Amino acid sequence: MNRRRKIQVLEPEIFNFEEIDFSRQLSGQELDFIKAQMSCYHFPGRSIIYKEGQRIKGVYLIFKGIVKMTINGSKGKEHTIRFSKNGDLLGYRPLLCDELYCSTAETITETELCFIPRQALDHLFKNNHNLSYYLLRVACNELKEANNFLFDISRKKLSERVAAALVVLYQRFSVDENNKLNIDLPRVELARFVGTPPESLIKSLNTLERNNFIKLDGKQIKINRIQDMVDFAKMSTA
Amino acid sequence: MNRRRKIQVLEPEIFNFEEIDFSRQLSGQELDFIKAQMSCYHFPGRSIIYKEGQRIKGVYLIFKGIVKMTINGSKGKEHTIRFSKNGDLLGYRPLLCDELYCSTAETITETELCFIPRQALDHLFKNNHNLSYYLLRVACNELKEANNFLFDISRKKLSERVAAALVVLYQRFSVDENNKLNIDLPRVELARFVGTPPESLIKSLNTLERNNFIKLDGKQIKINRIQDMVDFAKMSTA
DNA sequence: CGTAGATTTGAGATCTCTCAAAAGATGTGG
DNA sequence: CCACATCTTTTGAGAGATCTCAAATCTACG
Repeated sequence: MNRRRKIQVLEPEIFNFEEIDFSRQLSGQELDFIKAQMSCYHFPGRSIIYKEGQRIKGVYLIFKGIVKMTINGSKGKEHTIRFSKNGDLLGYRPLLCDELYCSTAETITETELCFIPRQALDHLFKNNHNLSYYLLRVACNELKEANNFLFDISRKKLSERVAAALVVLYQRFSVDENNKLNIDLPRVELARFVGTPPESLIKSLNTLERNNFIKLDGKQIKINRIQDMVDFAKMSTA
Repeated sequence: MNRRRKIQVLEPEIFNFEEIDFSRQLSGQELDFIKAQMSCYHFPGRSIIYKEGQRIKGVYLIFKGIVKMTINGSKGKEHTIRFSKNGDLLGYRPLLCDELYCSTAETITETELCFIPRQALDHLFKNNHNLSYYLLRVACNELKEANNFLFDISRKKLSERVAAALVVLYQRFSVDENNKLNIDLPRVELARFVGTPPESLIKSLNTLERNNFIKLDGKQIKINRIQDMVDFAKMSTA
């Protein structure tokens, strides 16, 4: 493995801003403006981008990789609230609410991202009215996802919650040609996302496999019939 | 009781728009513009404002009363996701996401509100750039609340979830001079908010009373030591 | 091959739900 | 003002789900 272990600085020029919804809201001039102010990085896997409680200095735009957002619980228990990927904007919510980071962002794969400092954003908000409206819609969608997931995870039996979590991962990261999930999480991580101990998670995965919704192949998870799983996940509340 | 049983039409003039954050974002001219387009109503308690699945025709601005937002579950089970009060704007999220209503809004007390049709809003959004930015911040705050509540309600023991629900009600509706909650919910309603059957809710309320966090007086709930309850609610995850 | 870490299994304890029934509150009509 | 019907709240017992803890198995890697 030739994996880089340190954070490296990258040039904004290497990124294709056309692919990213956020930057498509900007004029060519505005894009040049933030390009001049942003700093871009390559993070190796398992490295911290920012920590819960830190002051917000700007937002992060992900171009490549997967980032895990977690909240620290009691007894060092870690709760995962979301996995972010390319195109996602991290930290805009607490920035707009003028708060400290309320979660920790940690890469789980190699990640490329750009940091846009607060002042540059403020300038954009003042002059580009599309941008608030665009972000408003992004926030509304996140709000909806959060509300749904709240439901999925709070009023259901464990195996349904596990199914719901897998559905979310399926929708966000899709599967490869063998139906294998395109996000590779150890059991503990998946358990932290569902909000259950790993032992209980495993028992529920077995249940889902017995129902033929998924196929476990070592630590790989193959999604057989996504629609059935969606239906199953909705069981208690649908 | 001289309670009106029917929905009555009201004049926009009787409301004080100065008190409402939303309308403070508007110029005098814009305010006149929407006043001309809005319809205002008095709803008696226990009446439906809109139903899950209906097409969105605009938003509702609450001036007085308490509105319960629910989602229908299987076996006719009803899940309450939020209680709204004066100053709240209902339905802006699905409107901006261009979806159907994903919850039902039902008054639990007499309620006065104004309906603002979609076209009037669209017009405002086009011309008033404050408004998106304001709503963006509202959405971010709701997103934060939703995320917190997701936690409070999903990864905790029942009695902690009940405490968390009471904390939310305390923060939203406060208490009177006897520390009694300013929102009066039958046990079933409270249970629907926590996401547990009423029998289990009652047992948890008893636990909280034994811990001296609350005092049960018939169906009234008095909050004794709110900070202790906040701490207790954070137990498993804080 | 051996070690450390991850995953899995199983047993018992604990928590929450379900169901049935008792107790209390509310409202109506006589 | 009382008796009755209805609805809400409360209690208790038993079933079921999930968590905790300990131990077994598997995997990756030097």
